[in-house]
Amino acid sequence: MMNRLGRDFFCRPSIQVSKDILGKFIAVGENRGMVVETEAYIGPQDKASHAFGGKVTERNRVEYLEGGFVYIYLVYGMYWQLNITTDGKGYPGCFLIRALDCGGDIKKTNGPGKLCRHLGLDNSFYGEDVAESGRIWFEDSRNRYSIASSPRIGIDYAGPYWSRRKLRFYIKDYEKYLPMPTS
DNA sequence: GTACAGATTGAG
DNA sequence: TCAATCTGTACT
Repeated sequence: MMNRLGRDFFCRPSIQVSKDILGKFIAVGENRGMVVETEAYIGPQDKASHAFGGKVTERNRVEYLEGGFVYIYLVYGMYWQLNITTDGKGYPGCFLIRALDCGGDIKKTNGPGKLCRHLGLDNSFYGEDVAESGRIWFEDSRNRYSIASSPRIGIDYAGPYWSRRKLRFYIKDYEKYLPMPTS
């Protein structure tokens, strides 16, 4: 019996949502996966966020919607990155989904670009409402896991404070499958 | 208009 | 170590 996560779950601060979504499930069509790694992008003050300084572009405009909308974009010209908006309308918070456990080979879904490829996610999902959509949503779970945190990946350009802040969250049991900071 | 870096990945 | 290859930004 599925219990879909609704609007209220996502309309909270991104750090909170990034942690609470761990161990819960994403559904895309027939595919299911447990969320095991996320990163929070907390808002206009976050130098690593596309919305730093309140910037609005054609790409990031959906970030300013209330929580629960898909913000998906292309990096390096090749890989899609799946984010879900958080917070209230007008405040550009979101979280990035970096790894899933889909029950098969974890190596196929242990990166933000990989999991989008596995689930067939692309720009056609841009702006989709995960609280209402018939093709992408999240399901609740009572499972409880031990959560760990680290600096976010690939954002060294954000300066010492924002690149070091521990805004990446993951289920500790999956640590061995996930990239770890070099130092 | 040009140049270049980026929330990555897999091959060499 | 490096290239694939699209978007946004900072220039000319």
